[in-house]
Amino acid sequence: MLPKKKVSTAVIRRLPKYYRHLQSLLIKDINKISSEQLSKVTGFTASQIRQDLNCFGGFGQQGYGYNVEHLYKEISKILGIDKKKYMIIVGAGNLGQALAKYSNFENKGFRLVGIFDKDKDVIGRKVNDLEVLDINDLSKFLKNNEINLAILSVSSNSAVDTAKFLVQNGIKAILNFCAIDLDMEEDTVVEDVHLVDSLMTLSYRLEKEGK
Amino acid sequence: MLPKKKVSTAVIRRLPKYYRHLQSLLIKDINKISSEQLSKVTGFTASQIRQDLNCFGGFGQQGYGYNVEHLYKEISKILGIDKKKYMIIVGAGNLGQALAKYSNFENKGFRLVGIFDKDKDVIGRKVNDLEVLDINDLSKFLKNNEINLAILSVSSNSAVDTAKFLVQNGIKAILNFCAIDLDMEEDTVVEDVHLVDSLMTLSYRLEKEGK
DNA sequence: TAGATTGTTAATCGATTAACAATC
DNA sequence: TAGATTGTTAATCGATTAACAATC
Repeated sequence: MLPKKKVSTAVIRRLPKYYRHLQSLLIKDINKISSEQLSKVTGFTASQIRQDLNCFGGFGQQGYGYNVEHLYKEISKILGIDKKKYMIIVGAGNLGQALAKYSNFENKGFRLVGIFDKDKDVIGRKVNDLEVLDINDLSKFLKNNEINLAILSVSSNSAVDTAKFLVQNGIKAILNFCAIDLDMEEDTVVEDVHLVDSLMTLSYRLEKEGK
Repeated sequence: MLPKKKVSTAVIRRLPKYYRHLQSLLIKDINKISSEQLSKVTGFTASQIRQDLNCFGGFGQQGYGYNVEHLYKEISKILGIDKKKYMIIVGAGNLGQALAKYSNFENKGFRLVGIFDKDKDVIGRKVNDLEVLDINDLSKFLKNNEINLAILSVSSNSAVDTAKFLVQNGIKAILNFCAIDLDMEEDTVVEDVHLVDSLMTLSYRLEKEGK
């Protein structure tokens, strides 16, 4: 199960896509798939798919292919989403509130259990069953609850300080929506969602590749 | 200016980060920077930075470094954000509305000029100065206005059809927030923001790298 | 068994890093 | 001029693709 040598980020980023397609196969009651067929739907080469999966173990059967349900479950284990993950949102502005209402998280094993802000006008407001809490109570909250992930959606200028504060209070994983780089300590993992960066990349590709 | 050979995606995705740091240098009135110094703040190696920039031309000066303002402007040209980009949001649910209110886009050269939905309850609602328009009027709107980019934030099950519709009506670049893969025609560029995928990657890294 | 398809090794390709000559 | 730092070529590293033996 545990990979012998460090698996590259490139591989990891493909896993959710496999997972997504396997899920839709499951729904369609398809219980067998070959790397060749998976290649067709994902756009990755069959060879790459087999290489990727074999970083974690032999999930297939020669001459047959992969059992969809088995592979699906194995990937969910690899991604660590077989156990529910508890998360909080820090920063209940427009984006934070929208993310709180975003139902896609919940049924993928990510359970939102808290949302925090420092703005007195926002604190106390109900967002999708959750009351926005005072960020001053966050420290206590984190002591009393086992939280795995934090979504950071505060303003850019308070992002670095807030991130530090989260880490000091035991948070080890941050999904960062702020347009700033958080260079954190070794044992903290950060995944960036830089919306403006994505738009810029898109803009480049529009001019160069498109047309 | 135009690169001789195709520049890799890896390079392109680093450009917004350079751009961001150069902007903050400009604000601090720093007008000179070496690849070595840029390496310190971005985390990329100095060698890589020089390689990246030289895909597009020699923007530096031997023995001196790079002029911050010049490099900043050149990168904005490369990214195509020296000219304002006009964009629309399709799908005015929670996420779509939050993105419409997200001010960071505007001052980076991305101007939101329309937001559309099919839901009668949402149509007509004001979101940040813009009235949510009926998606049935989108075709006409795109004929009368020069739109560069579309942000797709509809529900996953209508994503593919809506994307096709956008392309048929002349849209060439889509920022896709739907948890689905849009495999589009050659001349359309799509940038995916798969929030759940990011959470899954984070979950993996939390268990394997973190701690 | 014959056919299919994995798991895995080897070959290729591309991206990153190192080195240094060019030159400001 | 001497020192600094780019632009660029060469070396290395890592990731992808191809090939095929293993085996179901």
